Amino acid sequence: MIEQNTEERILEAARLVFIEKGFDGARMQEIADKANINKAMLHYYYRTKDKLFKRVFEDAFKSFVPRMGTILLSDNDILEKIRLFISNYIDLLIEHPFLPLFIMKEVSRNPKIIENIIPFKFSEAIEVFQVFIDDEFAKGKIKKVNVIHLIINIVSLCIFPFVAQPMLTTLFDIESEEYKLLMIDRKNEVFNIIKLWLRS
Amino acid sequence: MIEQNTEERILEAARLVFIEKGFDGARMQEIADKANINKAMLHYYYRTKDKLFKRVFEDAFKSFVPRMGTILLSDNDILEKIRLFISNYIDLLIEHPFLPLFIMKEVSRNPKIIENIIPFKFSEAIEVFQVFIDDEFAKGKIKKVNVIHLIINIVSLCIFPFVAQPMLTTLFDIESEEYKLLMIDRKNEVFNIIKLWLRS
DNA sequence: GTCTATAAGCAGATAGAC
DNA sequence: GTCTATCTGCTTATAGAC
Repeated sequence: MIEQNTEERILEAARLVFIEKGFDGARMQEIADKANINKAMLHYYYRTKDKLFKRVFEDAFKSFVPRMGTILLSDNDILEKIRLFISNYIDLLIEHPFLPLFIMKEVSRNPKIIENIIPFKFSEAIEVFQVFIDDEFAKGKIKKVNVIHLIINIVSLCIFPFVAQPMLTTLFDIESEEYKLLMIDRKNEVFNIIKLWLRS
Repeated sequence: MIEQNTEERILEAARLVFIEKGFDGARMQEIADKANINKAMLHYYYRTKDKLFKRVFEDAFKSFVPRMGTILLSDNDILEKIRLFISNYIDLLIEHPFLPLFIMKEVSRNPKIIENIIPFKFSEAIEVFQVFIDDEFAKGKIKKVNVIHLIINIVSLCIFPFVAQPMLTTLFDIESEEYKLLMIDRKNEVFNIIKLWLRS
């Protein structure tokens, strides 16, 4: 482990504990232990459990809802954009497999938590994307689709296997390493499914 | 509300509170209030929070992991089986939209919780299903697919929109009634996507 | 900045009267 | 079976010495 100052150590420990246990299940004592300090120090640096949690959640959320902009603005056609998105996103999730369930849990517990985090007007970005989709339809590259269904389909296929990982590995009786290989497979699988649908 | 005896009222109240808040977030006091009794009665009927929770979870899990058997044993061909599964499953989820996230949360908190609930050897059922899939492939009805990918794809498309509902309604800025209509749409959408993939 | 000790409040569980 | 009162332990948070 690289040397870190106390504040960074606390944040790193808080990330681990909050993402694994959620706000309700997390204990300040456990965070303190992981950071090799005592509880008093947590409050010295972050005042309350709630403030420390908000900091962790915001960082997590910003890394989780990816910059659609990057994809929208690239020069590729629609299918190549989608292919890149899926591949990058699944790579991100393989690195942080418990992030999605954490976000889902906490937004469900308190939907208002994301109100002031979203970096731009998301629904406007959606409309821009819909125009682009319609444009590609006009060029005959894909069939006519509703952008909301398109997004839901892509993220469902990418994210759900990670949200359900603890359940699916038990039901299918496979190890976590083998499951990871399945996820790598899915980069092609998912793109193929979306491509076939868009071209039908 | 129909008249119920105390034990049933407690169980009903516990379902509401546990499914909304999860084990860590649930309070015995809130369950008691919802059941119109005091905390002492909860312990009289169910001894501990843990036992009451286990009862709620088991019921929920059994209603959530649907009887694959029903589909396997029906006389329909593969695509009709899948169509029925998707349609019935999304109907179930529209009725109980918060069930999936509850299950995912709790299995993640304690994976062992499902060990003694699964009603049959799930992995054996998977193998039977794989044989059936291979059979349909041999008849030229569908392309060759891995049964695990097939199942993951179907359940991802069905379940994820409900797990992510609190987040997606905020991001897309749509009401819960409108979202419900989207979910009804999906019964055809999802089947269509799977069908196109299997026939490619 | 870092520590020990402790306050204050809450949640699960039980005792015991009726 | 049902209630009130209470115990016990845990959790967040703070006071105050160094």
